[in-house]
Amino acid sequence: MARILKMPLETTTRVAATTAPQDVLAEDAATFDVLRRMREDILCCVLKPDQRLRFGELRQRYDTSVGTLREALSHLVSEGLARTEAGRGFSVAPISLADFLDLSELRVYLETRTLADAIHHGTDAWEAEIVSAYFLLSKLKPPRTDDPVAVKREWAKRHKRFHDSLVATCTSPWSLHFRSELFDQARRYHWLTMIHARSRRPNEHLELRDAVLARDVDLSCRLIEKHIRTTVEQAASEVPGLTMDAGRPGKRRRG
Amino acid sequence: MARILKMPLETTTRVAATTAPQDVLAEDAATFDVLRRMREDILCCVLKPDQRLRFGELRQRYDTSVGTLREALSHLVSEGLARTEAGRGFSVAPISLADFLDLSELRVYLETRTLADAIHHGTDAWEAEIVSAYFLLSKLKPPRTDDPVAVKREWAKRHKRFHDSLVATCTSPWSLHFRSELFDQARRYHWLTMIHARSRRPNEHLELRDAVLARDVDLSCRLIEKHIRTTVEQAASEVPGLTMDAGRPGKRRRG
DNA sequence: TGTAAGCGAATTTTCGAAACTTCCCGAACT
DNA sequence: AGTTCGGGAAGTTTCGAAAATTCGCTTACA
Repeated sequence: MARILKMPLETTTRVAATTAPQDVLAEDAATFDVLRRMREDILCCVLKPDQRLRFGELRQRYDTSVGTLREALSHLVSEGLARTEAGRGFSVAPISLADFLDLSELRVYLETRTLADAIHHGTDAWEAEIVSAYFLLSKLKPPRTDDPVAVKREWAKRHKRFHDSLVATCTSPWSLHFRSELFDQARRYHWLTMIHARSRRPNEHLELRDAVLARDVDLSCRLIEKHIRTTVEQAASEVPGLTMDAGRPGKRRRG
Repeated sequence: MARILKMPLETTTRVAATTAPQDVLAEDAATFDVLRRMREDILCCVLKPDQRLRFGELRQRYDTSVGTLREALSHLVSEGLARTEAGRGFSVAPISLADFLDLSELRVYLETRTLADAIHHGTDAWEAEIVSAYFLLSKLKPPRTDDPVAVKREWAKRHKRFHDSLVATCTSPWSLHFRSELFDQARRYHWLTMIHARSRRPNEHLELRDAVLARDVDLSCRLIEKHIRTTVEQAASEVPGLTMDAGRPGKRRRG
């Protein structure tokens, strides 16, 4: 059996976060709340790629001031979920197959790296959280095209929690930070895939869970790699309009 | 330790740089200027690690409003150069040896990955820029402790330009993005090392330049890896007070 | 008919002040 | 002596409006 390190319970979920980069703006009440809601709206394509983000509409939608919006938008820009051009305001970051391929390649490295390290430093509490997160995920079937949005959102939430639980004991704050950013980026494409999904996939999460709990580093890494690559292939073949170019109609010409 | 997985870089097909993540907030005039100046001040430890960033002082120093400052600070937080706690405002991100070790490990991967890809896609213009950047760097000797700050800053600027030129033709926008963020993080530690440097190092940049221009991927990667690790070792042994913990001295009273 | 300039509306950017929270210090009480 | 409570100051967060800029439409002209 795998060797279980005895650690104080306190260090279960929070991993040696000594000098970790700060993923989140801090629970700054209003700003943080707006940021979270906007991020979710971009990830779930309520705010569509390349869509212009005017302050007038945003102010109405999120019921807040321009200053607060500006701060949240500024944060989204550094996460790569929004863009800004001097004098032209903000817009949702574009998507493209090239982008998805690129970020997925990096994801393969970061997910395997963090997962291997997490398995190495796994604890009982870590295993328990994985079991719990998988249980919650498995209670919902992967959503289909005609499922209501609320169901899709809940599934996406549990899906994220499961994957986060796998790497929770990784000891590299920077790896976790970048992994998290890329995972969120990928969520946009996952959402599109979910919307248009025709094919069904076998339960890769169960395999992954068992491999991780068995502390099989090689198998776990191979599974997560395959998991990522399969998703890319599925998106490439089943999401209409996901082309190699940025999908941005260069210059608007009249007519 | 931490063996580098040799990945098929070719799989990153021709990625048009169209969908690159936006490193920069955009040349938003005021905000961007303040952001750049603050970042430089943090990198060069004018604003010291863990230092509290009060709006009163900042407003005076950068001659701008709270709103603008807030936006710049918010951006620095997502870059990992600042922190914020609800209701307690902002502060400069702490430093520690653990942090430097962690980010350097990731840097080794990202620098080698981007460098290998850049060499594969190198052009004449790319080579020319490397030659030019190296020339400018070599005109200044690595600064010593007693050199004026302006000299140190200029050297740091040229040093960054040289390293940026090496990877300029890399086709992976996300890899470049994260490489850039980590390079800036490392600059804080480089600055500290420069301040306290006792030992001198051989001219690693010349070796690196020649290996890259010779399109020798393996040698180039080995050299950049050694370059990074040597810097870490030098900082660990020569920078006083750079310990493994977060180095956060609980309470700080102004004096 | 095509091009360029000009004007008005819409939008973004910047700012200073009001509202709110936290922190510090002294006084009263156990 | 130590602890708790309260008042005041310092600092942060949020907001709406003023200033600056861009965009689209109309008009003038070759």
